[in-house]
Amino acid sequence: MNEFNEYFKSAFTVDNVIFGFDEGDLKVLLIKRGEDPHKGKWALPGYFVYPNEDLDTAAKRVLDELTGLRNVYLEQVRTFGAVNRHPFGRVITVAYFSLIKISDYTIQPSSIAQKAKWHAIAKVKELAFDHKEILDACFNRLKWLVRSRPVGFELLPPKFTLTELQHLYEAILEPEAGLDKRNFRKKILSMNLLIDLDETQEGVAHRPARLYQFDKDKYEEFLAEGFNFELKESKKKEKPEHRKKARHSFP
Amino acid sequence: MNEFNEYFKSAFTVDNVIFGFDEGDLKVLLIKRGEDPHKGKWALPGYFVYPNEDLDTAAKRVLDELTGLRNVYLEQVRTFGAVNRHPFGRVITVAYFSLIKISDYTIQPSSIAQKAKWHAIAKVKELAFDHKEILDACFNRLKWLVRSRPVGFELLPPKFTLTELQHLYEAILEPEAGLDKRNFRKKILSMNLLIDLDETQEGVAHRPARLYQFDKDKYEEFLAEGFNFELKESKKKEKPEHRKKARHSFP
DNA sequence: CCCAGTAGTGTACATCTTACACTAATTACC
DNA sequence: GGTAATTAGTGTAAGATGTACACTACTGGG
Repeated sequence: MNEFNEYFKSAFTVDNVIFGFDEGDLKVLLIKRGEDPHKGKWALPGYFVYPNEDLDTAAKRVLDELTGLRNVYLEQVRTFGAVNRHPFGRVITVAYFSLIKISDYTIQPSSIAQKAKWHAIAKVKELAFDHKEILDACFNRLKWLVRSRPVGFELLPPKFTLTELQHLYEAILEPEAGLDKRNFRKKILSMNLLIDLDETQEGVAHRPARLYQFDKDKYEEFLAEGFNFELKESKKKEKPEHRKKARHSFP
Repeated sequence: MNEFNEYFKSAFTVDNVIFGFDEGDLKVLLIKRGEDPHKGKWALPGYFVYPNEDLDTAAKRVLDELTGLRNVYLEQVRTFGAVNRHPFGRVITVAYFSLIKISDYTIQPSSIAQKAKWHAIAKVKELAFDHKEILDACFNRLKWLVRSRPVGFELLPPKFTLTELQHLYEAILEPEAGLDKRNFRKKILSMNLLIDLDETQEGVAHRPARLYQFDKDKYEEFLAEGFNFELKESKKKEKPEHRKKARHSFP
């Protein structure tokens, strides 16, 4: 076994990309690093995995330790292992991501993190290590996820309006033209996933909107069956020539 | 930096899941391990990552060294890091997968691998380490991939018949009832991805089928645009009650 | 020449997608 | 109290796509 010893000299970490939705913006939770390397820079909440803990366990623990978030469902996205991504040596990191309702959680940064704060996705330009690349990869995963699962469940407060839900989809999918209001509502309502609460907004300076909540049971039924939750832009881009005849999905 | 030394004691490997299609069967390339642990067992071709090489590079190198396959496009799938998955210590493995035309490559097992052989997916029951779990994860990825990309490209010989292509799809998607021949052809042909070679099979004891090849340029155009290549079974299963009204895809 | 075996083809109906514009309810302000 | 501002809410028609379904066309072998 001696011949293998040279291989047992690397370290690995987990990095968590936590998405939230608030005030019409899609946000990501970042910490300000309190130790080197990259002390003082914004980074994803991530840290070393203990030798005796599984990856998923480590991701949860690290998230809790750095931000105080607990009981968050984390999903593995991809592993980043460029040779020089960490100045201390060979460090591979496994990226996890999650969606949460910002209002459900309170953030308590630890000593390693000077602060933890939600940042609007669009404004995040530079992060420590290769964390911007990791964030981008997770954002792409989210875009994919939103088409195959009713993500609103995880991101919106218990009661919400259809317009809020639509804004969420627009924030994630970033369609140039936004989504068509009537088509969006038709589609969402036809899925029978929403419960009409027969209540309306209060304190808004315009016609108040009806409030809805997700039907958790239906949601789980649908998840079990697996389904397709595609959303398309309200205004079609010009189709490239060859598309006019070509079809893009299979019977 | 001393405080971190305890973390730099793990190792990581890559494991490759290479799918091929041959004689109507979907196959996976396995090696018979020539060294401990699990000497003599079938396993995925995988090995340690060098300290100074990137993950993708390592996956390619390891595949080459163990099986003689080169110039294979490998895609990262997921990382497996259960604490006790390797008897020598903490070893995390990054799983890669690929699709190749079996006939395009010759296999040359190295000393580490006693042999390398294609195995029909359905018959693979037990593998070294947690490799069965890794294989299953990659197979799921393949099922997903087949719906979003014309994978026939990667798996079939340059000239093929529509029936062969259909069998490939059926092998991957494993629909209970097979796919409807007319609908399959209609769909495939309407994508303008195939070039009709105006040739037919020879030496078959029945009406010979036309031969086609993939149109590489069109394929790349389509890839760049991103498209949806869904296939459905020819016979619908009974719909669960709530589906009768609910729709499963979004406008 | 006929049998066995696979290749190849079209249509009608149902469902889903898309584009599109006006009325309704509320508050703020004058 | 009227009106302006602002967002909520609603339906329909045309086109594209998906699905079910059964027969004829070639070829080699006997």
